[in-house]
Amino acid sequence: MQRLDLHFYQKYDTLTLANRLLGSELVHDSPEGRTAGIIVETEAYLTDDPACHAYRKQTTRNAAMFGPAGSVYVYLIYGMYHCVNIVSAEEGKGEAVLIRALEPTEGIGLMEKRRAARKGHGNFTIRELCNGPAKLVQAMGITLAGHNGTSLLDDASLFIIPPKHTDFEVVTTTRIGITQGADLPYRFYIKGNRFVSKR
DNA sequence: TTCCGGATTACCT
DNA sequence: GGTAATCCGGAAA
Repeated sequence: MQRLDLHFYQKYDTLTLANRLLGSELVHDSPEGRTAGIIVETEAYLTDDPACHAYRKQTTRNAAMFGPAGSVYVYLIYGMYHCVNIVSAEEGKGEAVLIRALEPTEGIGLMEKRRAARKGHGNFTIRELCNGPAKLVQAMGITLAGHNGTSLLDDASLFIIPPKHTDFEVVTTTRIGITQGADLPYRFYIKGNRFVSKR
């Protein structure tokens, strides 16, 4: 099973990459087992975009965004959740694609276990496992300490494989949960997919 | 040094 | 539909 390589991540500008990642599959091989899901919703964050964490300058927190394409950027949000991004564009530019939702394909039981461990109850529908950026980070077992600044390439345990199907339509809208740059059409999702976080 | 608000989620009404 | 939970970076002073 081939994974997306450096050439792929370097080939497209950030907005195009955010589109190209739709339909591909995010896979994590952890000691507990494999979890995987099809990427159904993304958002692009550009270097000249005030909503982007790299908009001002490089800091310890956002340093991974300035790494080479195909790197992973994980950050803490609202003091309690984490989100995951795929770094894009040239090294040093500070652009990335936020993964906002997955359609679970492998390791559903493990996903349920991880999500329940972080929250009070234990009953999740499959739809609730990965239909939000912080939810999928929990379900996939992605962590700040373990994955921020790492690569999706070579033999990394976290990686992406190409789409098996591309027979879907993409909806383009404004991004969720931001105030600055709120009018920019930088959010993309698979039309009609029930695992998307919001309509 | 202090203060504010955020690329969110879950739970309550 | 409204809001608490909960930490940190950046702006203000």
